[in-house]
Amino acid sequence: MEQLVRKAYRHGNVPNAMRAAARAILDEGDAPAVGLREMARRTGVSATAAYRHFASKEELLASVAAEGFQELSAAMETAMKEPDRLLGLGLAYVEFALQKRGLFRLMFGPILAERAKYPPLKQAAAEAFRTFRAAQAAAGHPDEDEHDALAAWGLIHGLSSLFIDGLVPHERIESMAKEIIGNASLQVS
Amino acid sequence: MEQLVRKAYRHGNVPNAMRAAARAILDEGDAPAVGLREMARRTGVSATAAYRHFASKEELLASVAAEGFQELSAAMETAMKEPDRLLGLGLAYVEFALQKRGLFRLMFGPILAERAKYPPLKQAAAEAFRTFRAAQAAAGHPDEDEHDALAAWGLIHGLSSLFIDGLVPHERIESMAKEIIGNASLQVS
DNA sequence: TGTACATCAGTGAACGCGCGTTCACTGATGTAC
DNA sequence: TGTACATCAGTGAACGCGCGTTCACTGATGTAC
Repeated sequence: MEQLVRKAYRHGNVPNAMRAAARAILDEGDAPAVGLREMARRTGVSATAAYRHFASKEELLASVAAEGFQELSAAMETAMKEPDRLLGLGLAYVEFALQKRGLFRLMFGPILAERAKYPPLKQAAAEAFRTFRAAQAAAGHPDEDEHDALAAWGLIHGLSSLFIDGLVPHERIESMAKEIIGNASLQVS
Repeated sequence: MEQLVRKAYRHGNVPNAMRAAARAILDEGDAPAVGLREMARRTGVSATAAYRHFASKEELLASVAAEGFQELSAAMETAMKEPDRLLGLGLAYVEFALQKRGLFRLMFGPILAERAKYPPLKQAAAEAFRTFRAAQAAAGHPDEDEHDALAAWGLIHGLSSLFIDGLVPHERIESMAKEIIGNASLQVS
């Protein structure tokens, strides 16, 4: 009994718990400041506990971003099972951004100064891009060139950015995304 | 003579000087932190001088963002004089983002928590969007609907974001932008 | 033209804050015998 | 099975820092007479 009530000396899963805290902070409000001490506070652990698992705050955030790219890859792969594959891909991307916007900003924005410094992050990002290209190819555009791929990515990424930054009123987002991506996927290829 | 050498008691243009400093800091490195004290330091003025001209740091930054939207409007209007107007518009937008990326991030990103709180900023942003729509209309798409407009904006904005966030290698940016926007402007309309 | 005075731009000290990181430590766990 | 010990996850105090904002102030400028 007592053991259950008494706080465990070993937390047991500090890395994951802190990553989760980081994501919560990132999603919250619009303040882009994600502090190590704040993560620790939410995790219920001392401010310095993270240093047993990460070399620095930046390395921790890099691992969060890597996690994000893996989840984006997974979401895109799932979307490939939709009947209209390119539409599914686009909507999955937009949905990911809307539902995990703090994470999305960390992955793509300037919070992390040098993505290239962290190999796991670099790999996860590269894998996500590969998935994106593969999804496009499987959707019936096997010979399309780099320009078309970048155009599609730009459109989807741009819509996502405008949405999460509040530049399009909230009620209209879903129907607009569907219609735009549905039409665009026919035309941009 | 002495008057010229001696530091002027009145700076004379603190608001503009601090706005300029803010922009310099925003463009620098990738750190999204733009501090009031740092601006003051660069302006050569005490940390509290800004409070004679702005109610808060946020209000100062809002005025910088408003300035940004005015400049974006001007750039788009100039671009309308190009032969291929939609291509000109898109390239002007991308160029603006690349050359003033800190400013671009301030205008569109989460640094400024509530854009709506500052009427001058709100107005400048609305004016920029009006210019964008007018430019599209003048380029020969007078009856296009909202969806098409948002698609074009999304594409241009997305490419800009991917470029300034370093997701496309630097050498390829210019030629890619030209080709993509050139082709897309024919198809997305 | 000269003087008195209100205005207001700029100052420097001080406030309380949260930050990232270091350090020497404590104490639970797992392993070797 | 029991004991000795190495390992290593977590702690709390402390570091130096930059931040936004307030306050009472100083002193140059512009205006009224």
